[in-house]
Amino acid sequence: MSETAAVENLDQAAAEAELERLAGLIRHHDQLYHQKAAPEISDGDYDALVRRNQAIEARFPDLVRADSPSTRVGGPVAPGFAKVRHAVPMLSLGNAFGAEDLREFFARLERFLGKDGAAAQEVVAEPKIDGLSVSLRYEQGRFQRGATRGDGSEGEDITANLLSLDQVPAQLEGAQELLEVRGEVYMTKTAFKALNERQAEAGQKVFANPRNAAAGSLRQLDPKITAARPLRLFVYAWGALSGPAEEILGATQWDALSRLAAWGFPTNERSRLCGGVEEALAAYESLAAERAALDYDIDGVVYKVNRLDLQARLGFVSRAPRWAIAHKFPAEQAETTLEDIFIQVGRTGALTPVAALAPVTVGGVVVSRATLHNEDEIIRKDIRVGDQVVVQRAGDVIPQVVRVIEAQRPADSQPFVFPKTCPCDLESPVLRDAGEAVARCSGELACPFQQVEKLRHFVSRGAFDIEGLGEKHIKAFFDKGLLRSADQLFTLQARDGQDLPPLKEWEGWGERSAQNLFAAIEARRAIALERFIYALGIRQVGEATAKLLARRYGSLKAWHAAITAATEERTAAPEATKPAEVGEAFATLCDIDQIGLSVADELCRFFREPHNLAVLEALEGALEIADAEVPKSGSSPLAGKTLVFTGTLEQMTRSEAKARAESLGAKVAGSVSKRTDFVVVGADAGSKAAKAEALGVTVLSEAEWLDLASS
DNA sequence: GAGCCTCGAGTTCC
DNA sequence: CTCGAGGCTC
Repeated sequence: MSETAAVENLDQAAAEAELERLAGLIRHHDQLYHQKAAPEISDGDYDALVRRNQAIEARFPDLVRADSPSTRVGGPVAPGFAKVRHAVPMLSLGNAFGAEDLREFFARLERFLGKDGAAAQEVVAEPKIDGLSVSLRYEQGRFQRGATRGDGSEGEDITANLLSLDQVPAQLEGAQELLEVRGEVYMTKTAFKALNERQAEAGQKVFANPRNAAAGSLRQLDPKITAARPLRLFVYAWGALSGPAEEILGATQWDALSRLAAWGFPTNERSRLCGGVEEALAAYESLAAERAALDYDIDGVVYKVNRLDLQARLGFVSRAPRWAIAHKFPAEQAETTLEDIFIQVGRTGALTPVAALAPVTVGGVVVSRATLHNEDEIIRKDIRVGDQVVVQRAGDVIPQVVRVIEAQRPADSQPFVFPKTCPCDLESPVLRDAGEAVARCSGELACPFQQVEKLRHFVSRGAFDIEGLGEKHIKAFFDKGLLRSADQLFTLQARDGQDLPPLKEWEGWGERSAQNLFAAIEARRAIALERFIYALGIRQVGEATAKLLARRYGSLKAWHAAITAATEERTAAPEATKPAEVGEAFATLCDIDQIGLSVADELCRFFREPHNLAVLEALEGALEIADAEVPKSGSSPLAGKTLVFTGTLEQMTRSEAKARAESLGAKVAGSVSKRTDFVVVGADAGSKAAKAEALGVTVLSEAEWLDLASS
């Protein structure tokens, strides 16, 4: 592998090897530079290695290594913890807020699995510990690394701190090659009270609740402080394993828990095996009754389908498993005064009313604001300034106004009048489309609030992910005229000190923070196409749609050309209501699964605006936008094909079959047309099978389909 | 045409 | 996390 091999020519395997090589090289040079102050190569050569690494990672986001140098760039100087990419993402859970939701969950298992649905009714009920999720990685039975959950795919390396918990075994008895266990770190209520007393005596800050105390303790940069804090652990799940879960952990969740306990991990003794929804509800009631007496906080119960093979079949919906759900205890509520209602402007111009509340403690946190969503919500709940209101934290996180206590309403109170103009200086009129819930500022690109929000979106985590550039700084740069559009971000350093004093001389900035910011921006000149599209902030185009477009078109050039063509057609036919009436390019765009008329129109609207095109062009010139990995065709004979299922399938249900087909890169359609590649015919097939024959579409039996799917 | 499901866009506090 | 809207399925 040579230094010069073009990134575009790398295949998956070569890229993986190259990333490994670069990680080693960069680590080697980092050590020489930082620890021995004796670099072997020039800064320029070093930067070239780092940029090559970034370019490959941008092109193959799935291959980014846990120890990727890009997560450590500026490593030793950067404050805080190193980033760790989880080999298997740490997922979130769907929520059930009552018995009804829970019954629906059990019914869904039944629906999804068909004849095996009954077997899935056996679940493990585990107390949901209110702490911090962590992942512990063991190699050959030795504890190697511990990480926080972070955003689910990337957390922080807290190995040293976790080592200080005596409940974290350093060495396991049964030495698996690779075992990643997941659990919750928490602090007992007793220990929390004692800690707060000590803190108060020492004149240090006291914590609001055990969860915050645990979080604060775990995130100490000095592991000695963590060691002095009485943290505890419960283990309940796993991530990456060196072999099939069934072999390593057993056939069921229940077996897995006891296997984990046998290896020396603390598991919760209140977990119960339940034979169905009624037993699950009973487990919930009994935990709710026990809750106050427990020495640790729990915020609900988690139910998991017991059989691991069924878990695997159920799979995931976006980021939550279909085989588990959290049943939350009712949220704690509090009363307070609603002192004011103010209006916030989002990046799309949406005006959101926000309540300013007299600060009140809810669920251990002081709350002073809560979103009111929109005008209708205020009318529906008849919320007025000056009211006493009941607030709670939805899912124990986001504060919300539940209702008004009308008996305590001041005699002179007036209904809230939604503003007719944007709160920005331009006072643009507020528009609200018929049938729409949101009111929008009509100022569009001129509204300064929208511009700042667009920039914030551009640097946000899912987009360019530029660290150290928060709202405050963006607003300051914007107000001084330094940063008015996204492309100007990449000329910030070159323009530094030209018209204004250099950044390092600004208040709150220094040599290092300015350098760090410029480095963070430079590091993102190489970017994946999907992030780039998402960053543009086109309405209706979020992360999922951006990814879809990137994978569909592959390159920036192809995407740009396709949307340009569609835009021209749309501009010529603004009145058309059917994609086909607009033109071929536009119709092709609408043909993409998940893209309808409305999303296509937003893409065109963006491409019609000269200002957007100018920014787009400037960005394209300043950046290296990596081609997207087009779904590996050839790996499955079903990749890129369109399938239709008809009749009753014996081995799996319709939705299961659909999920399976899609995971192999196929598209599942509802009706047979000449563009259908295969029709899978189950028992009692009706007209679709006949139509397939008539059109000459290949017909597959269920067995043939399973064969194809597993090859 | 109705009902599901997914996605986008909004927000809070640490 | 929640809501509303868009898109797909039946």
